[in-house]
Amino acid sequence: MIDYRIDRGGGVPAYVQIVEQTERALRMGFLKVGDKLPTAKEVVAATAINPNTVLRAYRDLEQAGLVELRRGLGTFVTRSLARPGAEDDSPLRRELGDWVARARAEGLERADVLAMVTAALDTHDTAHDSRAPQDRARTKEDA
Amino acid sequence: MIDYRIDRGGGVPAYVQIVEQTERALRMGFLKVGDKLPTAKEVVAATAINPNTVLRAYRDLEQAGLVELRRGLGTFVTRSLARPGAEDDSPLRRELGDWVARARAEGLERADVLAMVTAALDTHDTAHDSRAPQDRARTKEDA
Amino acid sequence: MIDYRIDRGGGVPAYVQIVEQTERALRMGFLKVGDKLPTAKEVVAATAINPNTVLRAYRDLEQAGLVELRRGLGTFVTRSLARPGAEDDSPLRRELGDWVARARAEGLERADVLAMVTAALDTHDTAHDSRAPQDRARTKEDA
Amino acid sequence: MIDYRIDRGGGVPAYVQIVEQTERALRMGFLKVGDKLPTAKEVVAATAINPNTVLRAYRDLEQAGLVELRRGLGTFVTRSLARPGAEDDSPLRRELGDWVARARAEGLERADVLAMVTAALDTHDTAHDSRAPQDRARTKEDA
DNA sequence: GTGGTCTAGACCACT
DNA sequence: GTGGTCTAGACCACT
Repeated sequence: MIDYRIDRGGGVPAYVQIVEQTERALRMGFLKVGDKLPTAKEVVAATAINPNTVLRAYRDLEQAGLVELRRGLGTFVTRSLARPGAEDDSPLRRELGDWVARARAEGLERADVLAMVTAALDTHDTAHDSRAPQDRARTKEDA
Repeated sequence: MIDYRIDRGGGVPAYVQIVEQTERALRMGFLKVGDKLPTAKEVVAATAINPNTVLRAYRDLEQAGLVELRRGLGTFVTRSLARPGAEDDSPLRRELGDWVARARAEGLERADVLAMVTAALDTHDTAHDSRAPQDRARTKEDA
Repeated sequence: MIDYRIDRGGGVPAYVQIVEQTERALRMGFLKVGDKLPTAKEVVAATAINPNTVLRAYRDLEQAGLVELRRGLGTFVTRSLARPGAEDDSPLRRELGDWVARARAEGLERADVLAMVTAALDTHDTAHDSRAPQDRARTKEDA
Repeated sequence: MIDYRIDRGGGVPAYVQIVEQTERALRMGFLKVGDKLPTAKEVVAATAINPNTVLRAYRDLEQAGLVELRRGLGTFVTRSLARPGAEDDSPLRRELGDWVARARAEGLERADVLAMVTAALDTHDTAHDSRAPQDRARTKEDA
């Protein structure tokens, strides 16, 4: 069962956080087709957000074609976003684990790691002319 | 000069995106103490958001002690968040660049990469009892 | 400006009625790209439903790619559903107008007309093997 | 035997769809006094909705004076809504069939046809000052 | 002033 | 007991 963590006061709406965390779990294969999401009540108990907010997020996920809300039954995953390369035992994942361990050991914070990865993605995608590199801030120095 | 990218319709407020992208640039050393942020007018020209929204973000950054708004002059970086390990020529950064290139070559999307990194951070931090692992979704299977 | 009519107590949710009426106006060309939908406040004044309910409908329309909600500005049509054959001066439309006039003159109610059209669509689509004839009730006699 | 089609996820409650489809069949004369509605069990088998939902709809139809629930026997039509002009071989119906065939041949979708008919009804009823034109969206341009 | 989020609570639909 | 709609009202984001 996925376990949502809501960061209040970070400016990102709670329902967006639920949607993003769910999509992340789908990409990682932590959630599979047929899996049940926690009920609104369970999320409320764990996060202290309002059930309506949970349902708002679930509705968004439904419209994205990822889950199905069944009245009286619950909310179920209907589509996977799992990626071959992201598997538990893939070399890619093992190497990333090593890299993260070293980064943390060198004193880098979670936010530093995320900043580095975002920058690395920007650099790579810019160099390879990839489309739609959204959520990106570049500096002229990149040019 | 930092070049903000605003993703409208993603649910994350525009001012939050500016704050986050600025902090990321500070962590990466793309922005240094004394650097000037773009004027509200420049950001407006580049992103089509309202100048008040830009100023709202700059005020947040000022309250965080990262920049200073000097009336008539502009907004200037007053504090760095740069990290030793995150330098341009650090092994950590070079290795990450390689890893990202391979991940992309294997067909992983930007969102897949970010999901993997978030999961790797969660796994590492959980194993090492690190504090405040915000913005995280775990599954019971992690336990 | 479109003028919504909400039928409370008919069992159909108010936000669904707004969505359907908007889509109908788009198909008929009554609403064109760039047109502004009434503000939530205006709809509230005209229909006595809650602004949140209006926004819920507008959000649905946005996710369907038909309108864009611009904070501080309003809600605007971004895509047309207008059909060539449905134009104001098309023969099809003129003939339908005549037919409706005769049907009403013969004492048929609005609901009778709608029932007849639905049945005619079912009969035609079944005979021509058309796909996805949703919202249809057939009788075995059709077979 | 009437054959209900339930559109889940369209926002309209399942029991409302059953009621509407039944009324439509009554108006068209597809269902006549004395006819038996399918048992809840049969509807369940055909539509995968819960028997209680079917019974809820039948109870609504009973309260509207259209059917009678006889325990152990089934649900039977007690009142017709059939209209003289809506008969199978009426000119009105034949002409409508032709019109629908042409509309479909010109590429209009089911929803386009329904939108056109609704608009034609609105136009006619507005011009002739008819009562209670519910479920209608008009534009100022109509005036 | 416009839309956007969130809450608390009522009541409904469905299993 | 599950999700679904709607409300009233507070507060926020954006123009």
